[in-house]
Amino acid sequence: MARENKTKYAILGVLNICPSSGYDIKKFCDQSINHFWNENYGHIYPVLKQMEGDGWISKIVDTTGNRPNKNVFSVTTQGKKVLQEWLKTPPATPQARYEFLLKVFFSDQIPVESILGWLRESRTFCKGLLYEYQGIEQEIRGKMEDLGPAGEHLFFRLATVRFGIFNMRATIDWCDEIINHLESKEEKA
Amino acid sequence: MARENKTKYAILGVLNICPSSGYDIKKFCDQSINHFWNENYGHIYPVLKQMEGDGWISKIVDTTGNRPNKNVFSVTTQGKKVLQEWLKTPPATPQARYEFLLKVFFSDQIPVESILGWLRESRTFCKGLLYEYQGIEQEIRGKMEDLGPAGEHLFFRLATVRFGIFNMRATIDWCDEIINHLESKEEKA
DNA sequence: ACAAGTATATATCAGTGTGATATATAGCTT
DNA sequence: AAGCTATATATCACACTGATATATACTTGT
Repeated sequence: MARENKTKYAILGVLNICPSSGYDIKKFCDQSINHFWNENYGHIYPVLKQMEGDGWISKIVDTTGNRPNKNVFSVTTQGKKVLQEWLKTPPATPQARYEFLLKVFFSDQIPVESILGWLRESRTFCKGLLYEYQGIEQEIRGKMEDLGPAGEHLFFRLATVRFGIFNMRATIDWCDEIINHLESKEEKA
Repeated sequence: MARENKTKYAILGVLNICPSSGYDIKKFCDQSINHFWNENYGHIYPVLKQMEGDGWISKIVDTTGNRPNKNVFSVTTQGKKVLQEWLKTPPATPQARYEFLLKVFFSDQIPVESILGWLRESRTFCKGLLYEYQGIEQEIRGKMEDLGPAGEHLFFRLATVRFGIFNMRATIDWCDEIINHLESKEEKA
């Protein structure tokens, strides 16, 4: 029933790097894996409770500091096993939901300028993301060179960024093809 | 609150091509836009009810035939306006959730063979999809040639298929890069 | 000094989307 | 007659989203 809860694994992965609170987890997601994964409080807190009940993670309440109490969670031995098992399993093919392709599909029902407008916008947006990813790539490559063999684990981070780059290039190329075609159609009219 | 209901627009788009029942809509989605959009009964039926209440679509009960009664829905004038408006609006950038990139990101914690296994599987899977899309592309291009100017509206269908092709090529190239790197690493070890 | 803004920290809720299951009829095959 | 597939609608538990509520503490400008 319903799809499998993937938030659990995302959280296990984050906690396995560093024991954290719900707030820390959210921050990590926003800063480090935001380009391909997203979590929100509305899911993080209930899932933390659930996983604690299942014995996958354990809580230590941090009362040091003057800030509000902090629930710091760590992965248990059992949780580590679950994470390893998930990592080894081939990923499920996700349910596709590309809103922009839905609009393209039905766009024979509106004037060409309408779709051309937002296609150009999308292309610019993708260009921006591409530059951003290329910046992150250079950053990681720099760190890897500095660290030598000790920095080899960074390859997997690099791999996720490389995907973003391949993906954005493809999308930009596609935009160019479609925009060019629609523009030549407009000229004729 | 929550994200916007996009099922409404998908259904409006389908009904605007041809008045249909919930069952027909599901069939259309599975057959024609499955590669970039997915709908299920659990959402189609309640949304149909809601849109009927809002005056976007109207129902005619089809009692002809021996089959169970069929509720056939058509888009009203108001519904057409809503659809046009949506089509003209730039699409929202979706929340990314790539499970496979999550696995890649955390894969420094497992043996290289584990990830190599499913990466090779994924590459094969993408190759299969690429061939499928290329088949559909040839089919559409054929129809467009046969129909001449009357087949121009098919360009938008072609565009969605072209996106699939660009996307799959990029993913395959990315797989090659990552697989090659990990294999050369394995040899050294 | 104090108001305003930002960061830390947790919790909850309405709503969207998923996948399975329930129900019932009709036609086709063997 | 039994078993399978297609037609047709409905419902439910659960996953995920985005906004909002609550409360404390640090920072920054005037």
